[in-house]
Amino acid sequence: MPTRREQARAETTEKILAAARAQLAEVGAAALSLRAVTREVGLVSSAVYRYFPSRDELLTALIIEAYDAVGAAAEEADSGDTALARWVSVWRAVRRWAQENPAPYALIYGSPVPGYAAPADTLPAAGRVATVLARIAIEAGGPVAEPPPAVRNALAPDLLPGLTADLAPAAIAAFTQLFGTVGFELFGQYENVVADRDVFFDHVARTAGAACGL
Amino acid sequence: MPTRREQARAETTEKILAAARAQLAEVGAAALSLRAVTREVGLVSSAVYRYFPSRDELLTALIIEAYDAVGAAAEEADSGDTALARWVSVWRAVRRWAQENPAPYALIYGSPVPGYAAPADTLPAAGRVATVLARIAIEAGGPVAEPPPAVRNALAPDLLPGLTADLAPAAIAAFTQLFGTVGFELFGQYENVVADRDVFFDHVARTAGAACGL
DNA sequence: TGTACATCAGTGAACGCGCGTTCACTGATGTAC
DNA sequence: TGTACATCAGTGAACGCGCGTTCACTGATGTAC
Repeated sequence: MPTRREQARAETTEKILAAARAQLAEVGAAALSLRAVTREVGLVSSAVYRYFPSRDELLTALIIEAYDAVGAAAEEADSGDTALARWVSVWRAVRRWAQENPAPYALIYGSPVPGYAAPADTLPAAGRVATVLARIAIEAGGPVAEPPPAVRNALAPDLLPGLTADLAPAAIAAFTQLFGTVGFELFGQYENVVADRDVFFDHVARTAGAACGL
Repeated sequence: MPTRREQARAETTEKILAAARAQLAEVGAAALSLRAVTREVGLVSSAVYRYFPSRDELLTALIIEAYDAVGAAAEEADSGDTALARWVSVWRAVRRWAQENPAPYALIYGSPVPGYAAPADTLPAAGRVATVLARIAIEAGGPVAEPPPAVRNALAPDLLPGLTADLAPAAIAAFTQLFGTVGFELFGQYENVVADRDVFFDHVARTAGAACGL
């Protein structure tokens, strides 16, 4: 059972993270300020150092949170009668999450924050969406265009059990296409180009799915 | 013939832009500081206002420069015996430009700079790469998988003369795939995923080209 | 060609602001006996 | 159950720094007559 201190610590940590999320949404990662965060929480600026040893550690916490949130959204959305239905559902969930959380999305899939180097802690959380997509394609086991021999060796080995060298290039290309499309839409590159974003997105999802044997 | 004043003005403007480019590469767009720029040029901080009315205008100039640079790189690379050769050459040129100019790349294709709204001035320059790619596909005129009827109406009309409703979705998806792949590589998402980036990139380029009828 | 005036690049001081981080401290909470 | 001590959250002042923008000014350059 947690002591009063432990409980208070957990609560304040959460308050700081909530304020940081709000800051992130308002001004972006590069301008995220510890002083503004503590001001919103009602603490004196130096107090944050009892919880996070530096601004970078706070950023890292936000990054892991974001990867976990989009990963969880993808995992939850993985349902449907056919592999293609599951696939499209996951794509849509990622897109919806990005639209509802543009600042965290930009934090993890946009340009890197200058002067900040992501520690290795973020890697496991970062892979969750890719894993969901790859698993659907693996389970479907449909036909995939055979990649040229050189390409089969271009990828890191043992990415995921069951992900064959035939399927992997298409899966990674699809994964890239997903975030490329979501990012382009979110960051304004489809302005005056794509009119009906929903329809176009679903089409891209299905086309990429087909390339992965769905 | 330019007066001494006009000449000096052009030279100083170029010096300011050069210093701004260096700043951008060092600290990123969000942290780009007018004072640091003028310091590097050897001017007093207020002098920059004789050349750019505000920090945002300077950013806009850098953005247009960047779009024009990558657009020019794409246009120059558009040569080869076959449509597919031209296509792959353009893809590679964009990737090379991004690798040599990561900060400008992030400025235009990364997360938007917080608090900065891109003015319409940037739109013509922004379309140059897409135009090069679309033109190659149009001239090739190869077979393209027919998109479902709903998708044919999902895009903005009159994107480019000759870009049919059949071809347009594949072209936009390819264009997205190009920048998605380049961005993922540049921003570290292929860490521990793609080993031989050159080979994988070319494969993606050819696959996207095939989808556009090359 | 020379003179009178207008233009405008660059100066330097100032305004008002914000930042991350350190440090000695107080006082509440927790723990060992 | 009570007491003595250790832990640690939060304070408030300070350090040293940087920022964008305004404004009255000087002095060189350009222009009209």
